[in-house]
Amino acid sequence: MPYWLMKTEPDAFSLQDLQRRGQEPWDGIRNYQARNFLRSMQTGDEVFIYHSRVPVPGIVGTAEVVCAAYPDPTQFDPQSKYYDPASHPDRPRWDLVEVAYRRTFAHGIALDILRTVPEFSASQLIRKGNRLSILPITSSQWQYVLQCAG
DNA sequence: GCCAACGTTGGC
DNA sequence: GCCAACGTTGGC
Repeated sequence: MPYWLMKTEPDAFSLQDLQRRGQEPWDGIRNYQARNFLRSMQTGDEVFIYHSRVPVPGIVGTAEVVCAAYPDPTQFDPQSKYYDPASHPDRPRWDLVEVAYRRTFAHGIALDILRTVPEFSASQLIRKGNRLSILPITSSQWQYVLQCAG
């Protein structure tokens, strides 16, 4: 599966922040389904960046996986808000991937729009109560959004 | 800021 | 193994 969507709250870390940094370890994922998706990501996979908890949630741009999954160091750091005392270094529970900034869409694609698009009708993204922060994207979904984004 | 929906935890 | 309680996510 070469396409993914990753959510972020721009108040905490935005696509613009990623653009400034160039590349970033996507840490803090603490959900097993999302972690399993992380583990199946490969270098070169393409990623939609989605802004949540904003007035108009939606897809705002793209990134690329530049480093495959490895153990998220924040799980072992007692100072981190992502610290997981139940995880042990010999058997890490949580992973991260590193992503690099690729582009910012001239026109973001709002969740409201995605709800009306047949390509997304089966996507977990538009399901009520969906809390999955990383999810797979089909090639037709990827192409649809790129076309809309201009 | 509210709260529905969901995942996780822990008592039993 | 059930399920109530709790914490978190994320649209609104």
